[in-house]
Order: sequence, then structure tokens, then C-alpha cells
Amino acid sequence: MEKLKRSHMAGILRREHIGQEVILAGWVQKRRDLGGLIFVDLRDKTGITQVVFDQDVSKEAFTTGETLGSEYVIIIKGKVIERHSKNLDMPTGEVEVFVEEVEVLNEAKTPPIYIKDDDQVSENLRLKYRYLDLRKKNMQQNLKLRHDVTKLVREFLDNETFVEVETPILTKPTPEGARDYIVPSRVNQGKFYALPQSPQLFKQLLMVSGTDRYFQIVKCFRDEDLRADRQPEFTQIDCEMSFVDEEDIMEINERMMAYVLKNIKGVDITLPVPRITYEEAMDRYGNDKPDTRFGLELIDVTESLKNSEFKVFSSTIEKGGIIKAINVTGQAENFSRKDITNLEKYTKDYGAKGLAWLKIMEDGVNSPIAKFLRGAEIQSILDKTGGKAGDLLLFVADDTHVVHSALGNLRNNLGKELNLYKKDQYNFLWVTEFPLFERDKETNSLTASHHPFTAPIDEDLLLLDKKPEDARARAYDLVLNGYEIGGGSIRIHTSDIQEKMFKALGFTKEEAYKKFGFLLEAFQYGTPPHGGIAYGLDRLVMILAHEENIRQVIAFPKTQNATCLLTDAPTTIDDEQLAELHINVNSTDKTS
RNA sequence: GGCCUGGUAGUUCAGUUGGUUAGAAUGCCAGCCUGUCACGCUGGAGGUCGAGGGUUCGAAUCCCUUCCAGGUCGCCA
Repeated sequence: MEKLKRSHMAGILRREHIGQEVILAGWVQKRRDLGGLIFVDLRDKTGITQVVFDQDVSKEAFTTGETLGSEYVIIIKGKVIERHSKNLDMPTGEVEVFVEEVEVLNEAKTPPIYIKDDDQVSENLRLKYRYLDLRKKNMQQNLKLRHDVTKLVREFLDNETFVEVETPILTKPTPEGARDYIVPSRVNQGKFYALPQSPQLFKQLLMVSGTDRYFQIVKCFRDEDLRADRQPEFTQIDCEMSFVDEEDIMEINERMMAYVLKNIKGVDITLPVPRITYEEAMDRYGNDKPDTRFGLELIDVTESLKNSEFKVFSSTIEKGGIIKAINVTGQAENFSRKDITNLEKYTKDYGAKGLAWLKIMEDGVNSPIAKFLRGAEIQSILDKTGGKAGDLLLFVADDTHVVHSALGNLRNNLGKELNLYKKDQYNFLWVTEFPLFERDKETNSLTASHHPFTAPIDEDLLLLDKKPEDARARAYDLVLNGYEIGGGSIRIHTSDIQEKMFKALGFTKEEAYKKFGFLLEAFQYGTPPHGGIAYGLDRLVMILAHEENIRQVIAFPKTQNATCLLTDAPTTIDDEQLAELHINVNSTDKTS
């Protein structure tokens, strides 16, 4: 018998193939054995075709057909015919292939998980048998989507004269920001490399080098706790440009996103992308990455309540706190006291001490705090929130940080619960004018909110000496549907401003040199003005794939404990290897 | 590091107030079945109730410790 060689993919067969002789290869998705007739769903990455084993066509093939199990790998030869009973639920459902020859290329053990999109198997099994999990259609689609996004990004940036340059993975530990993953050096006893948290310093050096427009789609590493949208190794689309200001960077990047969305989703993004300052974002949404697909904005009602008889309100205001409200329009009837108690519990996770509420009725208001509120106060609140009969108002009173955190998160939660947006809605937003510094709660010292090479806004330069906390950065984040998908800044390229920056951060010149000497030295040899941006590719693909977590768009992700259930990494290493690296490990630490 | 949810058959789950031999569906195995597509029918096998300890005459169930997975706060651009 001649060796069979695949002629067609399984998912593409249609009516027009009827009469053709085809050879298909793939996995047995399902066998339906009717006794004298066997149907097998043959699956490859393009889809499923039903193949039929009939004794009248081939007795030999039929005998083999009786032995097929789930996930056996087979190759079959046969003729495409029109089905007697069509299945219009599947794309290939008008045709089927009558098997003349079959070869079992490999048998398979009964799989521990089903290869089915909607199968709700536990995630640890999916991760342990990731190669089976990835056989699912939706996972293959996610891998393809990710491929398409990176392809489009490369295409776009190439057309815009960007050059992709690879930067080192074994590099120098960074003193600031996230924890580094550390790699011991065998050749240099007692010394360590770090895996990069981002190629930040290298891409700035490339600007000094005259590369002018650089990009890289690159793995980055951060040894911090994981989240649904955070993995210890993740991929950035990293860009840097010379002789530009923030307008140039935002312009080119929003065109890039529009290009990606157009080609992936067929969606036209209206340009320019709206912008909002950090301050306004916090004020209106309580969040520096607001989801603008729905309203429910935060409204400041501090003024209306400054003389309130309700102690919680008045004492909060006396202590310098604020009161903000969300108007959940038209939902007064739909939230029971129990529902509101659940909302209150939710806000307590973010530090709120309580959630006051007020339902607006046709004939007044219904609220546990109504008895403390004067008519004028209620009227003032209604004016500010636009409250009308049928609306539910929710209030948090606390310091600014808590109010924003609690109501901002509550707002997102309500937006989702109340289905206030459509599945295929993509709202981009630039958030600008971030604070240049943050105050560390423990040490009370200033740290750079972005990184120490971020340029201050020109008009805030004087604040660097006087009141650095109020200085704003030439930094911008690109937000999509409430997720920060990218962020960047214009960098400092002159030494006088850089020195002011270090001074504000409390480093001496010596300390700064010890940490970033190679970069500061480079900057003395003619550095162009430059700036850039970096995207979280995994997050972007997650949103485009409508997935709830980032693991769904990463082929081999880590668990929340940063382990890999498939390979069992990380593991202990043997004593010889340790000795070679000059590392002593406390024997009690070696548990496995 | 804190808080929350979960862990019972290959898989997804149920399991009452602590009480007989721990159930269902699906998958698997065997038999029958020529138009199924969640094929059908009959029968069967399949359990360290995450692990360890404790309370009790008796523990899947109560208590303690611990491991694993997920969510989240802190952390992290």
C-alpha cells in the first residue's frame, strides 16, 4: 500500500469538494459506532470533518475503524460525498468522506481532559496536560490571534521605519521597581545576572546609538505575585523613538492600534484617541485606567454635606476627607437591601468603612440616612448627581485614596454586572500628566512613579526643587476597556534635569552613578531627545480574545505560585551544579 | 505576608444533624445496533474523599496543621 500523504485540511471541506478524492490526517475527536456503520469526527487545527467507515466501501478500513479510540492519530483516504443527513451546525456539515484506506499513525491513552471548548475541567489539570488543552479550538484560535497581532505590529512598525533590535536577557540587576529574577554566574564567582524587567535602559542606549526608531517584541520578567492579568514572564511590545515629543508617540501608536483593531476585528477606531489627565481620571472614575464604555461616574458631593448632621459624613470632611457618589441610574428597584449589603462588602475590600445609599422615589427618598439629611442637602445632591425617581445613589466617605479605590472598583463591578457595554466595544483612552513621584508609605521617601529617567512637564520644572510631589511627568498610558495596555514617557536627555531628578529622589551623584552609571555616561556623548512606550502584549491579546485571564493567551503559563505544572519548574538542582555556581543552599530549603 | 473560594471515581459534581456497602452524570471496558453527529440499548469495572494528626463507639462530614489550584489586598507599570 502506498504511503498516504495529506491532501486537505479537515476543516475546509465544503460542497464544492464533492466527488474529490482526499487524504485527511488528524485526531479522532469522537467515534460513533452504529454496528454496521462507524462515524468518526476527524479533527485538525482547522476543524472537524465526519468520516464514514462502511464495510461496503472497504472491509479492511472498517475493521480498523472499530478499534479507533479518542485522540488516536489517523490518516484516511476517501471520496468526499454529499451527506444523506446534513449537520448544518458544523461548517463541513454538508459533506463527509467515505474511508477507502486508513492508517493508524499512533494510538492514544484515554485523555485525562476532554478536548472540548466548553469543558469546565479544573485549571491545574489543564496546565499539567497543556499540550492536550491546546488542542481545543478556542486555544488554537487564541494562539493564532496572538500570532496575528504580533504580525500586524511588526508590519506596521516596519512600515514606519522602526527596526527590531534584540537586547540582552542576561543583564544587570535593577535597584528599583519590581524584584528581579536572578541568574548566578559560574564564571564570575559570587556574581549574578538579572533577567530584564523591561529593556528600558538598552532601548535608551539605542537612541544614543542613533537607531532612531527601535522596537522589540520581547519577554520581560518580574518576580512579583501573580494575578489574573499578571504573569512572572510576559511579553512587551517595546518601542522607542528619537527627536519626538509625546504628540508624535501618541499619534503613531494610536494609528498602530487602529491598524491592529481594523485587521483583527474589522473595527474602525475613531482617531485621535480621547485623552484625559491623571487628575481628571481619578476625579471622575477613581481610577487611573478608566473603563469609558459606560458612565457611572464619581460625583463629588462633599460640598453638599459639609454641615451634615450625619456624623460619619461631617467628621470625614473635618478630617480632610471627601464624599463621592455614583448614580446607578434607574436601578433603585433592582437592588434589594441584601444586594446593597453585598456591594458594601465589596467596597470594604478596598478600605471603605461603609457604603451609604439612597433610593430616589416618586414621593421622596428611601435611605437609612435620610433622617440625618436636610431637604436642602438632598436637593443639592440630586442636582449634582442628576438623580431622579428610580435612581440609586451610592456614597463613600473617607480619605481621597479610599473613596477613589472603593468607588472606582465598585463602578467597574457594576458596569460588568449590569451589562453596561457590548462585547465588541473597544474604548481606547490616553491618560496623561501622571505624577512624577510617589511617596513611599513605609519610608516616607519619594520614588519615581514611572522610572527615574522620565521627563517632568516643562512648566513643573521649578517644582522639582520646591514641591516635587506636585510635579507632573511627561508620561502617558494607553488604556483599553479599563486595562492599561501600554505606558511610556518622554525621557530626560539633559544632565541638569537628570541631576535635579536624582536630587529629588534623594540619591547622591555617587549613588546614581553606582546604579545607572553606564547610562549616565552614555548620555554625555550626545543624546537626542527621545521617548517611547511599551505594551503588555498578553493583556492586549487577552482583551481581543475576550478572555478573563492572561493564561488563556499564553501557551505555557505559570500558576499563581509561579510554578509550571507541566515541566515541574522550578526544581532543586543537584549538589554538583550548586558547587559549580558557588551557591550554598540551606538543606532544609531543599524540600523536593 | 493577609483575606476569600475550591480539592470526593479518568472528568464534572452531589453527599442532609457525624451513623448500613460513599452516589449521579459523563468517560472507560464488554455485548447488541447501517445515518449517527451529546447516537441508542444492556451489562461491567472504576474511590488514599488532597495529605498528616486529633476528637469520637463511629469522620468525606467536627477541630488543628499542611499541600495544591483559583480570585483578591499588599506587592507589581
